[in-house]
Amino acid sequence: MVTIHEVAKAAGVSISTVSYALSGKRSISATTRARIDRAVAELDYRPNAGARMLAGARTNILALSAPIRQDAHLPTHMRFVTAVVEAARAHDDDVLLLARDDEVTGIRRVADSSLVDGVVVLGVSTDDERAEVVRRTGVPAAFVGIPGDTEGLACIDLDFAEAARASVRELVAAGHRSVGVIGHPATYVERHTGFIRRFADAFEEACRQQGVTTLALYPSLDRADQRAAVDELRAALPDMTALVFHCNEPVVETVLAHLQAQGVRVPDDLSVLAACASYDTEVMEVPLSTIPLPLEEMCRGAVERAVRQVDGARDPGVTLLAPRFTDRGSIRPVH
Amino acid sequence: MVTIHEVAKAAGVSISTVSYALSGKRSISATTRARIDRAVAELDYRPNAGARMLAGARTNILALSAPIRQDAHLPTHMRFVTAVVEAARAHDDDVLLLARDDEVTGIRRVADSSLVDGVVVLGVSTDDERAEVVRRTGVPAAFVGIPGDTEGLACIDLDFAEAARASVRELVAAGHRSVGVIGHPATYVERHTGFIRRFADAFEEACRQQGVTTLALYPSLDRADQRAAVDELRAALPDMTALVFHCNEPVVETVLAHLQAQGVRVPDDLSVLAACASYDTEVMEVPLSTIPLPLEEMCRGAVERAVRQVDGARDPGVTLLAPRFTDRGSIRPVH
DNA sequence: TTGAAAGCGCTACCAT
DNA sequence: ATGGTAGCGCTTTCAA
Repeated sequence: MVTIHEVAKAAGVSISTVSYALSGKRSISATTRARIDRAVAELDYRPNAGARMLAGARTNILALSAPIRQDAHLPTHMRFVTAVVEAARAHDDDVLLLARDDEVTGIRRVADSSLVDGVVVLGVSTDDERAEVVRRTGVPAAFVGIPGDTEGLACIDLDFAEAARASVRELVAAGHRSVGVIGHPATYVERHTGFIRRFADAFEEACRQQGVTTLALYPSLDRADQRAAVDELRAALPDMTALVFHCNEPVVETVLAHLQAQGVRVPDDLSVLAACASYDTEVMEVPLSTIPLPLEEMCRGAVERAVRQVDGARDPGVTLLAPRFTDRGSIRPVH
Repeated sequence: MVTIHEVAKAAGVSISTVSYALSGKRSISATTRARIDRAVAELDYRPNAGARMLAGARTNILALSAPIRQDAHLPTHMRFVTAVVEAARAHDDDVLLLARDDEVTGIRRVADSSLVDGVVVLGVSTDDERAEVVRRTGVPAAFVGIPGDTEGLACIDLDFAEAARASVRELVAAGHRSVGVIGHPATYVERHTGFIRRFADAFEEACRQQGVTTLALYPSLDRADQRAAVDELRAALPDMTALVFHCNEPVVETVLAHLQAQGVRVPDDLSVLAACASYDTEVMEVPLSTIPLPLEEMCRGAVERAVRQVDGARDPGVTLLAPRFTDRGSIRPVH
C-alpha cells in the first residue's frame, strides 16, 4: 500500500505539502505541484480512507436509507437509488445502502459511528420513524418525500398539489368536463403516504372549482381489480372523456390493454394523462402526455441539501419542485 | 462524540480492556464485562468507523458493483441488490453501492483507498472488464455470474446447463415432444453470452438426446415482437404442447396475455415452464411451474465467498448452484 | 511557499 | 485477567 510518506519522499517534499497539494487547501508552487502530481501518478497513490475519516472531518460517504415495502414498485425504487448514487458521485461522495430492516436503526448506527457524513432518506411516509431518528442524532439529512412532522428537517418533493391542479388545467383547457382517476393502491394510501393525499385533495378541489365531474378509484395490485376499476369508472361517469393515472406503470398497462380490448381508443375515444409518472411514457405502445415525476431532480436536490449541511449549513425546510407538463398527444380536445 | 476513553473511565478500566471486551478477542471477567457493557449502554458508545479502519485490518464494508444496462430488467436488479445488502448485514458488513459509470473504476478507487474489504460483482458479462480489475488489484471479490476468463476468480451462479436439462426432463416426463422456447432479448445474448448460451446449448442438446422437437426465439423488448414470437413458434411447431420461458416477467405476461386472447388456455391447451425465473410465479394470474433463479442464494454465496477471502482464505473457483423444480401445475401430462 | 509535529480513536502487541 | 502504549495514515495547526 502506498502512503503519503512515500509520495512525499518521491517528490522530495514533506507530507503536509503533499496533503495540501491534494486537497488544494493552500497554494503550492507550480514546480512543487508538478513533482507531487508526478509522484502520485507514478506510485498510483490513493489516500487511505480510514485515515482520512479519522484525521479529517468527513468520510465522503452518504447513507441511503431505502426501505422496500412488500408492495413496492421495484423499477421506480431502483431509479431513485441509482439517481442518488449518481448525484452523490457528482459531489465525490460514495453511497452506503441501508435496506432490509436496517433503514431505521442503520441510520443511527452509521451516523453514530461517523461512518457517513449524512443521510438521504427514501420512501418517506407520513408517520416515518426516521424523521425522529434524524432529529435526535442531528445527522445531516435530506428527505425525498415529506414526513408528517417536518420540523427541523430538509425535505424535497414534487409539488403534488400543483401537479394535480396542472392536470385539471390541461384537461379543462382541452374541453374535458368529466374525468376519471386511477390512483395508487389502497395499501399505499393506508401507509399514510402523504403525496397521494396531497394529489387527490388538490385534484378534487380543482375539479370542483372548474365544475368538472370526477371520481377517483384506488385498485389493488391485482390485475382483475384494476380492470374492474376502469369499468366502474366508465359506469359511474358515462360522460367521461379523460382518464388520469396517478399510479405505477403496470396498472397503466393493464388498464390501457383492457380499454383497447373493449375497443376504446386512446386518445380518440378517451384522453389519457399520466400524472407524476416515474416511468417513461414516450416508449409506451401509446405514448402518454404526462407530468413526469422528476426523480433525478429530487434525488439531486436531496443530495445537494445533505451535502450543504455536511458543509456546515443549517438548511431545514420543504422544497417543492414545480411540475412540468409534457405533451405526447394522448389528450384530445373535446367540443 | 463518545470515545473509548470515556467508556474506559466510566467503567474504571483501561481502553484496551474495553476494546477487547467489545471484540471478544480475549477473555474478560464477568464483573468487568458487566461494568463495560453498562458503560457502553449508558453512554450509547459506538466505535468510530474511521479509527477502526485505520487501526484494524478491516472496514466492514463491501462494495457492490452493480451496472445497470439500458435494457436491464430493474425489478430483478433491485432484488439482487437488496439480497446482497441482506447477506452482507448478516456478516455485519455494510454495502457501498457502485453504479452509474462507476462500477469498474469505482472498484479500483474503493479498493486502493482501503475503503472496502471486498467486492461483490453483479451483472457479469462474458467479456467483463471487472474480471481483470479484480485480478490486478487483488481485492477480495466474488462474481455473481461467470465471466469468460474465471482464472483466479471466485464466481457463483445457477447451473444454467443443468437447469436446461432439468426443464427438458420435466417436460419429457409429462409426455411433451414438441417444445417452444422464448428466451431473453437478442441484446442480452450479444452481451451476456454467458448464462443464456449455457442454457440454450444444454437445452438443445437435451432435446436432441430425448428426441424432442424444439425451437427457441429471442424477441426484443418490444411487445409486438414478443407476441409475434409466439405466433411464429406455433406456426413452426404445429404440434407444440409446451412452452418454456427463459426471460423476464414482462415478456411472460405479454405472451401469456396474447395466448389467452387467442383462446389458448394454460395448461389445458399449452403447458408452460418458467425457467430460471427471477420473479415470483406463484402470484401470477396463472401460477407457473418453475425452476426459480435462486438469487438470494447466489448473493448469499457471493458475500460468503468474498468475506472468506477477506478473512484470509484463497478461494478461487466457480460455484454452480443446483436448479430446483417447483410444480405449480402449469405443466399438463400429454398422452 | 513549505515543514514539523500533534493528534484523530482505535487495535493489538508487550507487559505484568 | 488487565493495563500501557506504539502505531495505523492522514489533516491541520503552528512555525519559519
